[in-house]
Amino acid sequence: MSIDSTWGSQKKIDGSKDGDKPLSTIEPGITAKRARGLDRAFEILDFLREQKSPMRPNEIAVQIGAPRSSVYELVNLLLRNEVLELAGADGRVFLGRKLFFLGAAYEEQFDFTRECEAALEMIARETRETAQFCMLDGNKYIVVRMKEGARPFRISSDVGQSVPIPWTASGRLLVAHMSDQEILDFIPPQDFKLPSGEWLAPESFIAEVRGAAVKGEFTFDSIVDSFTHCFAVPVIDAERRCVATLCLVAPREDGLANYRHYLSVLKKAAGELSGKPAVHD
Amino acid sequence: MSIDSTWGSQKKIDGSKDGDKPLSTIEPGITAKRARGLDRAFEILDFLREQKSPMRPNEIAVQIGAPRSSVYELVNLLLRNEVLELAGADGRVFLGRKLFFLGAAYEEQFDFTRECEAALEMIARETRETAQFCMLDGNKYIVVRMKEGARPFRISSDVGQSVPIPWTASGRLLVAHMSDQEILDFIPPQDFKLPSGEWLAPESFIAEVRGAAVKGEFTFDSIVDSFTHCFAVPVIDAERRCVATLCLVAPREDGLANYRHYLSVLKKAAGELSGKPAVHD
DNA sequence: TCCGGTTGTCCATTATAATGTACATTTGCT
DNA sequence: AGCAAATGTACATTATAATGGACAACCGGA
Repeated sequence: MSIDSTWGSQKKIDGSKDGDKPLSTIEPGITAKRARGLDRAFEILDFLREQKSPMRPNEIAVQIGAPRSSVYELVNLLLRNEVLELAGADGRVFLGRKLFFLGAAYEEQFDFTRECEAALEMIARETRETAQFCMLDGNKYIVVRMKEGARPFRISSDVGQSVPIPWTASGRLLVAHMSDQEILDFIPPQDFKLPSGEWLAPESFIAEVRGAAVKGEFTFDSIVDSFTHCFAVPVIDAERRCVATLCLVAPREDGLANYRHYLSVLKKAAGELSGKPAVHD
Repeated sequence: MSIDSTWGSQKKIDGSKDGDKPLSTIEPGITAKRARGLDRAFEILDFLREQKSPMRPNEIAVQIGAPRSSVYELVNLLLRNEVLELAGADGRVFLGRKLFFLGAAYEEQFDFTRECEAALEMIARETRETAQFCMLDGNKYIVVRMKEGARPFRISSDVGQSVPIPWTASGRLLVAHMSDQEILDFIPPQDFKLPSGEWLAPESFIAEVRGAAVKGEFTFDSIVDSFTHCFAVPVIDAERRCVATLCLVAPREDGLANYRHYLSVLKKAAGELSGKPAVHD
């Protein structure tokens, strides 16, 4: 089987729009590399997702640091395919219908959604806290679904928002299948800088990852705010990899008071989900 | 303002995977055109959506009639971007997470979903029939959401399935903003061939389109099966264009017996949705 | 076992896509 | 109004992406 040799090697995710802007030249004498259309295209799409609002092609070009002419051409191509749509005034564009349809097809195939919703429902009912279903998007952490608890306070991250992996409890679980080196290559260095300004030592992070993998859980006082405690447990696929997490965000006193109960509820829900997120046929 | 001149002209949708396969040469002496990577990429994605199951790159190449080497390269690029994912055994690939996230972002921006769900709920409650929310996907008709009625019988089309526009009641409404010529250019000629094998005269179709636009409704005995009557009404956006339809699929006797009632329920729901499917900010 | 069909890999060739640049047009300020 | 900045368009250049093929590995029957 040749998958491992070639397919595997290509699976490496490049940090995309993090450090590899089209700098004219890194070393003098080396001509600047041309970006590939497809990569640029998805860079544009991701950028629009982050912005959450329609933008002009020119604006996009400037902000992602890509040549204007290239962006205009790509935007037109994407419009033709209904991957982008004219939205708002002034020729602003945003994500298009095609993406909605493709996303729906993905969801149907790996339909964790339904079960996921039920799991969050259950957790929220049993704990009255805010429950989330999280995954990796490239080298970031992302909240896929959320069920607000009885007293919803300001949550660190909204659904669909990309957040550095080290900032989150779930992050410890989501990279557990990687080797130390892979983890270091995978997470952009600047993501170890916490919102407080402090730097988290990568070794400490990795130690937490290993610990979390053994216990099948990770909890800590949130790094992002100063008043919540976060609980995360892994959702495991058929190949025993952590493909997602269920997590709970609770006020600190509350979280500590119900520590064992909350964890057991999470684990029960995760157990029901685990093994499911696989292909239908 | 330059939007109209250039952006407008580019908005034309090419019939994509319908008649423009990479034929080696149309006229002898004209070199075969190379397909653009981006177009091929979305051709692959659309193909996977239709198949609804993971496929091998080679298989994809053969079926969409694209060079193998090209497909392999694109598939690898898409895997790198998590637009495709390895799924199933043997290096089969399917739509990836990235698409799910992008689709979710689209949905959040134009969130007809919530209101749409409510509308379908209401229709299903009032009529006990199967209700659908439909749109155009390129030059095809597609069911976006569906709420099965009290006695769900075999529905013509599943959610997410592409169907020729002329086969559907909604199709009459969805192309109403186009000129006669635009309609003819837009709909692939072979789509006027009905499932029965008969051909629908394009002029008749256009006449029905115009009639439907005036009345703000279209109903007929289904072309796809022999026992249902279909009702469709337009959902109008801020620019007074039909961007979607609400429709009802009922057993024929039943549909005729409640004709006025069903239509009024549909129109009430569509009225509440109309104007909504616009950008948030 | 052998053999045809399928699948994945590799590479040279050349059509063309991504880019830089210059120009045109609009917008927002003063 | 008048100017600067922002935005859209057009085009030539060249790095490279899409392609066709040749090869190797694998599979499923006779």
